Amino acid sequence: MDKDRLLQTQAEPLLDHFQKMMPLSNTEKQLITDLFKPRLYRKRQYVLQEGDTCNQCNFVVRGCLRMYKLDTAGNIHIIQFASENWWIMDIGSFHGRTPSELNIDALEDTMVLQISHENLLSLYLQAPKFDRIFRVLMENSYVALQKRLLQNISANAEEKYLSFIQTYPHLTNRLPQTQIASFLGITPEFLSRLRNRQAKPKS
Amino acid sequence: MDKDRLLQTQAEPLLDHFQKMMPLSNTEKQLITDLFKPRLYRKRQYVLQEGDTCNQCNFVVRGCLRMYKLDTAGNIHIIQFASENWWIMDIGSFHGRTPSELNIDALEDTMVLQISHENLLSLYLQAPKFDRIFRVLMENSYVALQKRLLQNISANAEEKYLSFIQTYPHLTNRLPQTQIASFLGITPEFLSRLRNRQAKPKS
DNA sequence: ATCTACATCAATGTTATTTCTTGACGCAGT
DNA sequence: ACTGCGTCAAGAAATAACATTGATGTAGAT
Repeated sequence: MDKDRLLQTQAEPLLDHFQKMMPLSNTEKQLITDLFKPRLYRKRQYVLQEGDTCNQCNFVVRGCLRMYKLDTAGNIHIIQFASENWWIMDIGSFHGRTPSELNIDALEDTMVLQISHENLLSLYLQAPKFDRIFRVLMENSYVALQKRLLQNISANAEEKYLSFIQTYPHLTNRLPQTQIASFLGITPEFLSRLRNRQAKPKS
Repeated sequence: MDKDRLLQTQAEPLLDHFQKMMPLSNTEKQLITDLFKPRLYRKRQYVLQEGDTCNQCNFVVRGCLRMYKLDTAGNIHIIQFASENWWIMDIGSFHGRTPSELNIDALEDTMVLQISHENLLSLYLQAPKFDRIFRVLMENSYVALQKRLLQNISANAEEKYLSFIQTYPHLTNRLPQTQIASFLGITPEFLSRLRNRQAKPKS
């Protein structure tokens, strides 16, 4: 009884998240509570490592994760951040059941709710409503990704940065600039200079 | 050819370790080189997390790991440190194939050679000599553990600390005192006072 | 009742690590 | 030659981790 309440409480942010999209029955809530497991990752800890198959779909409750690709020279290129109420996983690896080329790790101590591939399939079977919910989530992600791509191929560093602080105001002062630079695809030094330029509107 | 040499080099400390106990044939060396994989853990990174089943048997090449238990109040109790040439794993979880109640994480950037449960079984089949080697290792560990238990139930804080610096002189100045205190089961503050007392032999 | 062996909490000092900024310089494209 | 970026190295600044100390408390031994 108490234990159920505790789990329910842990899953709360996720239930809220879903219910902003669509009302849930008690059975559905219970399913979510049962199938998503809370897990804590500490700063720098890997959630997914290149070469492993992504087997968990992660919803961030608090903290912040990043997903990145290591190039052959060892440089990291950040694909996505995920802070509160974001989803993160390697979708290709997760659904294709193939080894991932990406890494996910924690920029802060982070608590996620995660569901395994197996349990997600089981969720779809037991509650087809989630087919729809996850379809909508996918659409949103797709749009965000397309926007990011567009930015990336068309904008210069300053524009990218301005767009970043508009899109992710809550991350701008929360993350080290190194990370933001890596997300934007510029050097931290150059980002530092960009910001200075802004501070002093050209004299 | 080059690649083989490189792997051989990486496995070197482990081969040495075994050969101090018993000579190895080339076939056996090759087996070890093949079945033990090098892996780097960064400071604070988990090697094993409570709830997961321990699937790797780890030999520390350089760096330092710790194994600990979290109590219900969230205090950590360090069971074991493992620096160069030590083994670390949750033996119960590893052999029983059950979820672990323990955590293992890195106190320093640490390089290990690890063999999976599956590959260890395969090693025993292919080279029964390792049955004996690991039996001896187990015996040594058992003795060390028993000694630690004895210390723990019979000695006071000062005695425990003195015994620690005698048994692990190389760790005494290498690890933060917080960690040593947690290993000894006393508070860092009290350890600090103990050390001060020693410095000034009572006036 | 008091002494010893420890604990807890809070404040402060010390050291190490991480992050940011700046300067000097290079290079490719307008 | 100028603009938009990059690289490398050095230092400054911010933050986090660790150690020490004082005040105060408690349980058990004497």
